[in-house]
Amino acid sequence: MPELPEIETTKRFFEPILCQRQIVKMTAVRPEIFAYPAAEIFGERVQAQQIQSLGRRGKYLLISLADGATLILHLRMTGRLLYCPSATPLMPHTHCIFHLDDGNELRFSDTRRFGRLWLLAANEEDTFSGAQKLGPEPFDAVFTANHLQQKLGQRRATIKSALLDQSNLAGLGNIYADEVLFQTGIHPQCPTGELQEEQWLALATAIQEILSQAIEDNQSRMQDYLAGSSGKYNDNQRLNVYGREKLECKSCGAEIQRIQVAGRSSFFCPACQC
DNA sequence: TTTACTGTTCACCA
DNA sequence: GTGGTGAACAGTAA
Repeated sequence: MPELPEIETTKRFFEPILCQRQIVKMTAVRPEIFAYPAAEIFGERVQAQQIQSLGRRGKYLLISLADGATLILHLRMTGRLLYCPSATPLMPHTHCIFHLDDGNELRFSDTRRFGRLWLLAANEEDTFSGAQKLGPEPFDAVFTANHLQQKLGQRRATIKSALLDQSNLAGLGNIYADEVLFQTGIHPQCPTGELQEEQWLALATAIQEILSQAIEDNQSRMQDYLAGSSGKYNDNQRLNVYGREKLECKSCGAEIQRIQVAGRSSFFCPACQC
């Protein structure tokens, strides 16, 4: 569900709210979502810690604590955070509650329970969360068309699976991968080895454009979602191809098709993308 | 009742 | 080693 833009928006929304707040106590409603360390130790280590800053790496949200520890959160498919007064009734599927020193709570809820939390002590190497395997951030200086071409230009994998592989590039998921391929006119099943230099250039540009546009669009719509007043944040209106099977291509009018690539639904325009 | 699902990891096979 | 497929995780909704 959440890809890079949604995590970035979450980070920006919670940053001013959570910074300098102290975690008075943590309640682990469902211990199995704590990937490392176990829930009980996790709770002991975050207790009485002040939140220093928020960060993001790919689809991971990072919360830095005063003792140098980092709380890492991955929302996976259906995870969400909620900040609310402690008297607010619990949403269904609330698995973890951070009680804060301002009388509010930061709650993690996740219908499908795929989301995970990790806590790394200061200077502890992250061999747990998978974040160390991530490729460059799309907005990092090292992320360029040349980077993509060097890394993927000699491979046989389909471009769709390559874009979803977080070790090539961090943060792209199924929805925005389809949007990027639509904007660049590249078929999702095109082998990466067949792409021309100008296509790599177009891809790198489209990735940055589409992700930054999505972050901008999210700013307003996600406020309600994150504040708990809206159950959904998806707005498929702004998507050009994802989820539009059998509808007209917004560019040429042809019928959008849906196929499976890399085990995922992939939407594309057979006329615009080859 | 059945099927699909926006993330990730792993086993298995070509 | 590369890369595709399917399963698993668990719950909901169409």
